[in-house]
Amino acid sequence: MPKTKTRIQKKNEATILAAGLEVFSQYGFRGSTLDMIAEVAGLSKPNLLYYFPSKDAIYKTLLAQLLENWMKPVYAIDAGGDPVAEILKYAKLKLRMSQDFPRESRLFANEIIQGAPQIGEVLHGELRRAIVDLAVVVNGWVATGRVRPVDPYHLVFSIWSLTQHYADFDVQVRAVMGGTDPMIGAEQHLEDMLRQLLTV
Amino acid sequence: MPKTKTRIQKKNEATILAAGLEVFSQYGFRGSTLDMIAEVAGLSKPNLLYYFPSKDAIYKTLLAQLLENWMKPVYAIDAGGDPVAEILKYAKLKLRMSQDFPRESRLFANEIIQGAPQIGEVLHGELRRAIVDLAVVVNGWVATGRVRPVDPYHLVFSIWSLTQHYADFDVQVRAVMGGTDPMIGAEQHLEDMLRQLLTV
DNA sequence: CGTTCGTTTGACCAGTTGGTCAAATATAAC
DNA sequence: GTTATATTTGACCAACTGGTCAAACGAACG
Repeated sequence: MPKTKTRIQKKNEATILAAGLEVFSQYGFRGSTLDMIAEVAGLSKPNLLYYFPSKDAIYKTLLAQLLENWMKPVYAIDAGGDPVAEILKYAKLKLRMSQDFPRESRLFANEIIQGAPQIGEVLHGELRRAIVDLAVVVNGWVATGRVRPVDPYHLVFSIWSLTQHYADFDVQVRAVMGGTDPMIGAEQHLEDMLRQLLTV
Repeated sequence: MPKTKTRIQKKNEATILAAGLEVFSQYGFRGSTLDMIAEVAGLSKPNLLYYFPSKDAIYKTLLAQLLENWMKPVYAIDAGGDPVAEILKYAKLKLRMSQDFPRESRLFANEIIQGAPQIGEVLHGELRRAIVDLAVVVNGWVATGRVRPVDPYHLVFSIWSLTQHYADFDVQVRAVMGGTDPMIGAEQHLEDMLRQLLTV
């Protein structure tokens, strides 16, 4: 029988994960400390370690949650749908995720920049398989002339890089744009770019 | 009169900066230690601090060097040249910089993700001015019908994000592409994307 | 009210961290 | 070769780090 969690447990674990996300996403794993996370969470350090066995465990829990949500949109692409519409749907979803969960995006960025010590296997495994499958679909669209000839891998990188850029480089984007809200024009530009790239 | 540096000074300072770049670019400022840098440099920790007054000084020196090289290509854009050719020239230069100096790109990424504590002012100052000027040029091209209507800021973000993606997310890119060298198709895709986006 | 069990914390520990310093060792100058 | 100067390092320090633990606290339940 699975241990039933008390409401205090549920609340505090959530608080700790939120604090961990805040700190890890800014400073990476090595640059973050339990004291910082405890401070943000409003709990004492030993109390943190009452709910999670180690700093590592907090980090790994966050990454696992992240990857789950990260993968879902890829699988939602419908090979039978309209090519441009499907790609646009995926790209816009990704953009919205960057808007709504910038900390998760930065956590991921930190992990990758460090060489993906924790999620390297997922990248080579599940993620790679998903994108290889997607590439087959896109190549099919290309072969039947439904989209312009385009490299599926670099198409995906274009979408990933631009959408994540708004989250990861938020400070730079806002500095360059001054007072203008970046997200207002972002979706329009993304759609325009992909339509031009894909429409025959 | 400026103190003349001995050859040992020049050599060791260069060695330390190279080691610092290696370490800082992977772990960020907080996640890096003088011991790690000393190890990579093949020098003792006190010896590091003989050439640089502090960890902070090494980091700041690296960022200053980086920003100098980072800004140059922007100024090289010729408002009088052919619009598409000028943008392509800039984008390809950026791509080549990501290929040749991935550590510099990751160092920059780490600094921005952390909220740009060191270079925030440069972003709001010199960088912003340069991109505002560029935006005027691009808007001119749009107004005279020489390129498709495009938001200059988001155009720049597209170029920055994609080119830096190949450096910063190198591990992910290679994992997804398997054995294929990412850089082979990257330039072709970048050119194709920008031509489609800009050509009237 | 008292027992039980989940929760919280102060004190503590060993290893790491950025940085100092005096002494030892190279190198260069005369 | 001797002196002056530049370089290198072992030993050290205070603050920080991840983690432990026994004791204290709190709420629920009979």
